[in-house]
Amino acid sequence: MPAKNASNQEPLSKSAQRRQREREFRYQTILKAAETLFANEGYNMASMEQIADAAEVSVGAVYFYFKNKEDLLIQLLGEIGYLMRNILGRAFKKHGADMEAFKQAGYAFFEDFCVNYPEKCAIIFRESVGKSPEVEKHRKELFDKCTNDVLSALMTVCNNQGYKFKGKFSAEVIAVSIMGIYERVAYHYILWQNRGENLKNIGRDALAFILGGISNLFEGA
Amino acid sequence: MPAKNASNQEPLSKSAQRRQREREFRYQTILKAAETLFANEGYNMASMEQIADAAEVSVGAVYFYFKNKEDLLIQLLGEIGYLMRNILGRAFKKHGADMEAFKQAGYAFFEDFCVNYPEKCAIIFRESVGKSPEVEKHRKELFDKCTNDVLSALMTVCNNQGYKFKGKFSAEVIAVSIMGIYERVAYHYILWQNRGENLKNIGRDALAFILGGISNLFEGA
Amino acid sequence: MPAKNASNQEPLSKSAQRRQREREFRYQTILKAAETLFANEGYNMASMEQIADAAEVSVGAVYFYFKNKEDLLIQLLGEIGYLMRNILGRAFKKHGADMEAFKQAGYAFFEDFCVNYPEKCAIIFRESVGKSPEVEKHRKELFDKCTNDVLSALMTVCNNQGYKFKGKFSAEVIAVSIMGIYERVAYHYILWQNRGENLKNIGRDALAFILGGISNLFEGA
Amino acid sequence: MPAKNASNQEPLSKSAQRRQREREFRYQTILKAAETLFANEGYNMASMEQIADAAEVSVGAVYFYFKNKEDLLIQLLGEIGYLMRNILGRAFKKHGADMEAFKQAGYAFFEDFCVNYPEKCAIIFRESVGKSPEVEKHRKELFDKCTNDVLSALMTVCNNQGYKFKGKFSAEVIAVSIMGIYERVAYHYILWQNRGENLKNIGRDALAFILGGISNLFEGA
DNA sequence: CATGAATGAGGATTCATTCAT
DNA sequence: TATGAATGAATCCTCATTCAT
Repeated sequence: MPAKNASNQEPLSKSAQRRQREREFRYQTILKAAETLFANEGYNMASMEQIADAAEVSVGAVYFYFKNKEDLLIQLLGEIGYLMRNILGRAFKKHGADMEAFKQAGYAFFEDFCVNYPEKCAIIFRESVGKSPEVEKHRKELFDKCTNDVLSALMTVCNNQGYKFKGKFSAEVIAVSIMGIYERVAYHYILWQNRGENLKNIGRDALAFILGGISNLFEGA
Repeated sequence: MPAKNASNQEPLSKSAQRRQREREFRYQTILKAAETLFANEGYNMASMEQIADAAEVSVGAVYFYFKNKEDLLIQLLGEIGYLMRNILGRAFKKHGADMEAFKQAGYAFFEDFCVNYPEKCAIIFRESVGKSPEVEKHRKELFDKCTNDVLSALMTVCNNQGYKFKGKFSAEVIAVSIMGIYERVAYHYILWQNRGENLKNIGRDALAFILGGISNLFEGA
Repeated sequence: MPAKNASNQEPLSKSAQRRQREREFRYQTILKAAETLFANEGYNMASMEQIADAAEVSVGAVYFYFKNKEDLLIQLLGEIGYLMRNILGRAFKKHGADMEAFKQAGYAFFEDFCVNYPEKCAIIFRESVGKSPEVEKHRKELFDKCTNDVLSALMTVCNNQGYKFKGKFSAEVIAVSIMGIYERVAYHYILWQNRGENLKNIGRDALAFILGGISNLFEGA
Repeated sequence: MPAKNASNQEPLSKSAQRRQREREFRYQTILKAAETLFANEGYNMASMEQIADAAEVSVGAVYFYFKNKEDLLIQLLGEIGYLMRNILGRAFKKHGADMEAFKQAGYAFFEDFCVNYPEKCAIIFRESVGKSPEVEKHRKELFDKCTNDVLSALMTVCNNQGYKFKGKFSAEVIAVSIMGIYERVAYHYILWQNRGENLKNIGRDALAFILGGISNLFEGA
C-alpha cells in the first residue's frame, strides 16, 4: 500500500526488492493486528502498545508505517471497503448484470463477506462509527461509493431489462435503503447474535424483501 | 426519572414536592446538556466538565445524578428510545393498525422524530455505537424492542387485513431490514447531508420501497 | 461526651433532659458506626456518607456532632484509649498492685480488651497509624499515657515489694517495650490471624516473657 | 530490581548494558524520591506528581516503572525489609549464632538500621500501616519473615548452647513479642522523639530486657 | 529502519465539607 | 437541629505520540 518510490521507474536492486517486500509484509501485519484488536477490544480500548505487541513490532514501527491511530482505522476502512465492494461487484458482473445478478451480489455480501470476515464487519459497521470527523469523512466516502455502486447496478438492470421507475421515486433513496438493510442485518445477526451459520437463509429473506420492494417500483416488471 | 420514594405512599410535604420537582428539573437539564454536547462534539470529546458547565452545575452534581459518563449515555439512550417508539407507536395506532397505519408510522419517524430531533438521531445512530459493552447492551436491547415493535405491527396488519406471508420468509428478518432502512436513511440524510427539509419526500420514497417489499411477500395482497 | 452546658448548674427541664439523652445517644451511634466502618473498610475507604447511612442519620448530622472526619477518629481514639486503660488499670488495682497484679493486668488486656473488642484493636493499632499530624499527636499522647501507666505500675510494684532496678536500665524503655509487645501480639493474633480463641494462652506466654524480662532486671527478685 | 531479560543468557550489547544500567538507576531514583516523600509528607499526602518532580522525571515515567502508587509502597516495603533483615542476619551470623550474637543483632537493628535509615523506619512502621488490603498483605508477609528469622535465631541459639524451653511457652509468641519491642522502641524514640543519638543506650536497655525474658524461659540458662 | 523509554496534557472520578431550607 | 443536594479542588492514571540512540 505505501507507494514509496512510485514515480521512480529504474528497476530495483535485489536487496531493495526484498526490503520492499518486507515493508509491505510489516504493513499488512500491523494492519491485521489492529483489525483484530479493534474488532475484539474496541477501537478506544485497543492501545497502540497492544497493537505493536500483537504485530510483534515496536510502537515506533507502528508510527513508521502509519501516521497515527486514526490513520490505522482509516487505512483499515479503505482496505475493507475495497474488499467488500469487490466481492459485491464481482458477483454482480459474473451473473450478467441483470436482476438475478443484483440478487447474487446481495447473497455474496452476506455469505462471502459477512460470514468470512466478521471482524471486518465489526470495523466498518461498529468500530468506525462516531470516532472523529476525519474518520467519519472517510466512512461517508465509503458509504457513498457503495450507495453509488448499488445505484449504478440498479440503473444497469433497468437499462438491460427495459424497466422504468414508476413515478418519481428517488433511486438514490432506494440505494441508501438497501445499504441500510445490508448493514443492519449484518450487525444484528453477525455482531449481536453471532449467527453466521444461519446467514445464508437470512440473506435470502432479506434479498427477497429487497427485490420485492424494487420490482414494485418498476413499470412492466 | 429518578424515582425517590416510589413505594412510599404518604403524600409529600410542600417543600418535599418542590425539592422533587427541582431534582427532576436538574436531572433533565444535565441530560439535555449531555445530549447536545454528545451530538455536537462527540461522546469521547465531550468532557464531564463541559457537560457540567453547559448544565450550569458543578461536576459533582453531574455525578450526583448519574453514576458516570457511560450512565449519562445509557439514560439518554433510554429516553430517546422511549420517545422514538412512542412517536411510531402512536402514529400506528392512530391510523387504525392497518397497512396505511404502518406507512404513517414510518412517515412519523422521518417527519416527526428525525426532523425535530436531529441531536437525538445523532445519539442513537452515531454516538452510542461501539462505545463499551455496557452501552452496546442497552443499544441492543433498544433495537430489539424496536424490531419487535415493527414485527408486531406487521403481524397485526396481517391479521387485520387477512394477509399471509408467502412461503417461509422470516418476518423477523423483514423487521430488522426495515429498521436498517430507517436508521441509514436518517443517518445519511440528517447526519451526513443535513437535508431535514427534504426528509418528507425522502421518507415517502423509503416507505414506498418498504411497502412494496412487504406486499410482495404477502399472498392475496 | 459533648459537654454542652457544662458550667450552667441550674437543673435541666424534663424535655431538655430528654434532648440531652438523645443527643448523647446519637453521638454514640455515629461513633459506633464510624468504628465499625473504619475497622472493616479502613479509615480512608469509609466515606462520611457511609458512616451517616450506617448510623441512620444525615451527613449533616455527622458534622453537627463532629468537626470533621479526622475528629471522628480522634474521638474514637480517646474513647478506646480510655476503655483500654480502664480495663488494665482496674485489673492491676483489683489484684493488689504487686507483680501478680501486673500480670493480671496483662491478661486483662488480651482476654478482656482484645478478644472482646477486635474492632477497637483495629482502630488503635492499625487505622489510626500514619493518618495525619493531628491524629498522630493524639495517638502519641495516648501511647505516652499508656507507657506512663505501665511505668507507674512498675514503680508501684518496686516499692510495694522492695525491689530495685539492677544497674542503670531505663524503666521507660522497659515500659515502651512492654507496650510494643502488647501491641504487636494483638495485631498479629487478632488482626492478622484472627485467633481470638487462642488469645488466652498466647497472652500467658507473652506475660511469662515480660515478667521474666522484668524480674531479671531487679535486684533481689 | 526489574528483571528484564532474566532468563535470556546471551551477553548484552554495550548499549543494551548501558540502557539496563540507566533503567535500574531511574527505578532507584524514583523509589528514593517516593521514600523521602512518603516518610516526610505521608503516603496519602504525597502525590504522584510530587514524586515525579522530586525524581526529576515525568508522571508517565513513574507509571512506566511502577504499576501505581500502591506498587511504589509495596516495592519500598520489599527493599526496606530486605535491607533490615540483612543487617540483622549478618550481625547474628558474624557473632557466632549464640546468645551474644542474638544481642548483637538487636544492637544492629537499633544502631545500624534505625539510626541510619529513619525514613525507612517511617515507611515500614508508620506509612505502610492500614493502607490497603494489598499493602497489608505484603506487610504481613514481611513481618512473618522477620518473626521467623527471630524464631530461627532463637532455635539456633538453643541448639548451639544446649538450652531448652522451660514448659510449654510458645517460641512463636516470644518471637512476635521481640518484634513488637523492636518496632515500638524504634517508633517511640525515632519517629516520635527523634532521639537517634540516644538510641545506642536505649537499644542496650531493650536488649537487656529481651535477653532477661528469654533466659528466664530456658532451663539451665 | 527499529526500538522503547519518556513525555505530559487530559479526563474521569471521588469525597470531605458546606449551607440553604 | 436535621437534612441532603451541591460544591469543586484534588488526584490518580492513561495513552497517543515523540525522539535519542
